[in-house]
Amino acid sequence: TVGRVIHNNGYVSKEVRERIETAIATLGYVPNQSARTLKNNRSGMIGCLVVENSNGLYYNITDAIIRAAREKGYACITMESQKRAGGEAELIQSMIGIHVDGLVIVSNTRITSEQFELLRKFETPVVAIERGYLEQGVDSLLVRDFDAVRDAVGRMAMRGHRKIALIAKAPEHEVERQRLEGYRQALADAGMEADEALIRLVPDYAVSYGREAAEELLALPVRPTAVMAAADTLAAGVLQAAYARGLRIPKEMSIAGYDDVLSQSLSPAIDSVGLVLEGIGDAVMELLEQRREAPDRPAEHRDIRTYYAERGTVIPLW
Amino acid sequence: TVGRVIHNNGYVSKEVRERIETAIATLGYVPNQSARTLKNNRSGMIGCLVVENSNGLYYNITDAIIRAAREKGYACITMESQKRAGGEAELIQSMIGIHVDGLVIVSNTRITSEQFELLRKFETPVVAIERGYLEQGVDSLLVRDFDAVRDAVGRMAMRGHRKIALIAKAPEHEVERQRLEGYRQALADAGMEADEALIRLVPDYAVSYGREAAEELLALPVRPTAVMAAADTLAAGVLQAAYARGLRIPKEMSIAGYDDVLSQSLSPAIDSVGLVLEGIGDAVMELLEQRREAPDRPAEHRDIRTYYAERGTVIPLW
DNA sequence: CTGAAAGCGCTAACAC
DNA sequence: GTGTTAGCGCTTTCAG
Repeated sequence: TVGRVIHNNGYVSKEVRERIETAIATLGYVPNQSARTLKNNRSGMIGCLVVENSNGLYYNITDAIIRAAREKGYACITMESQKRAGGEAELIQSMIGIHVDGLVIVSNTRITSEQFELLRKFETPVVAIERGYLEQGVDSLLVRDFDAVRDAVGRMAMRGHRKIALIAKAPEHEVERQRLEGYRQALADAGMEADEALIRLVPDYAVSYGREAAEELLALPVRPTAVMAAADTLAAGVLQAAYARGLRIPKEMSIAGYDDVLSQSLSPAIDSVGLVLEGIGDAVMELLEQRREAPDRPAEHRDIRTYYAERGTVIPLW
Repeated sequence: TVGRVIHNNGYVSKEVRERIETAIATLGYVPNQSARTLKNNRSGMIGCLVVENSNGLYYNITDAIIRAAREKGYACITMESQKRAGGEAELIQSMIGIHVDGLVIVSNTRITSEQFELLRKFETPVVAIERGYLEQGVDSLLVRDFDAVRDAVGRMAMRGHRKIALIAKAPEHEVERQRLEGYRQALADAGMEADEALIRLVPDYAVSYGREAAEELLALPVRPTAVMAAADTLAAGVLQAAYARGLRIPKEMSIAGYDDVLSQSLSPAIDSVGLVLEGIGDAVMELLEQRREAPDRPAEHRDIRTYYAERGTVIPLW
């Protein structure tokens, strides 16, 4: 009978219902989630697998997921995979043991097909963000990095820039390749040829790499008039190098960043490409839901849209 | 018998043990965590209650906790309390329902004594970070903001600065009060009196507030020679104002920030006070453990140490 | 050394 | 309308 009032179904007389409700309140009764999970095969938890941070962006994404999940009554359980170590297998096992109702894989984790196999076996819906596991038939939310960089660099070209440098992470995953190719494409669009001397590929997104790359660029006999940084952290390094040299931005050099996570805080605040985070939490929940209902439908891939935040650091050359 | 091999206790013949182990591997058996929790009253989960972000710092803290928890075999379940709404009650109920083995409260949430009551009833160990709930007898990890700001401002005074401005968030919680008082104390230490015109209290940690405050300071008939910003975001705003005016940092004005989360990325990279995050995850786990073993011991309060990152933006006045 | 069984708290189906 | 009960998967104790 108590069950009936808690679940609000079945007939319970008003009087008894009230008596039970006051009892619940005074005793401070809280239902035991584990018992529920055991019974229902639904834990009310969403797993979130992220790579050990580097970029503040991932936090914003996890945030969005946590919030959307909560809205739908789910709690979020976050695990971090060490960037170098691997060890994803263990985390996935934990997630399965916890019986998460959905697993969100944020960014470049290295999940093997065995692990996807296991997840499938336990009927755990999975959504990948930023990195698609296409061959695994995993639903995903992907960023059109290629288009975003192409557009950003295109804006520079449109403003008359011809010597446009790129500072980006050396391609390791698809993301980085896309950004690099977007840059090349933008140049091609403008009928220019890429000058390899203006392309600086760095090992990581550390600010210091951006600074070093910029120092090299600024030391060139003919300096670039614009720099596209494939991450705000790299752009921050460029600004440091420029500041040290007394080079005024944007008057003496245009610049744009990527991620829009640091760019408003820099001096000056710079143009940057950002992800439209609004709605991504909901999209994730929606995909998980769909996958639960129809485990065998073909994988769905949605775009995470980008925006270009204009802050006046890409100016016409003339 | 299967149980015995999984838990590695009791006697099992070699042959049977092997047979079971291969079965586990080939079948892809993963123990059901909910059933375990139900039986053992230990969920293997740590709850993490954070306030909806503003400051990248909290992420670093959650990170540290997630990592330390994992190391001890715990998973972390993160919930965000909306900054304005309240709604902590519901989150705490969820945490209790999940049967978390410990709850970490990061920063300024508004937990009421009723909720602490409930947590106590369910014997959930609690640790508060950054904000202490002293009256509730909750273990905590606290930052000595007073000392840290006093020290930072003291460094400015020691370098001959007399007109030292402060930009800080208007006191709402203890943290902000401490930072403000640390500033006043440092001036007193140096035998100076605070000039209220040099103290700018802003409503929030937004970069724009820092910028506006700095613009006011720079417009004063006699400009400050040094600015202490009670957050890196505010310092970022100061740098923007300075950059717009062509004021060179640190040559024409010294500056230091707080949190050391943005400061390395700014132009120039600035001095900043940071938290020693190393070991805080372990400290949290240790306090939770202790509290579980001895629920009635008096509350323990530990310090989170701070460091001063010197990057050359506080220079001698002469 | 190994099998059997009770019971954790909840839900849903079934009896009254 | 309301009480009763089986069983989710695991652990642990007790028999064999």
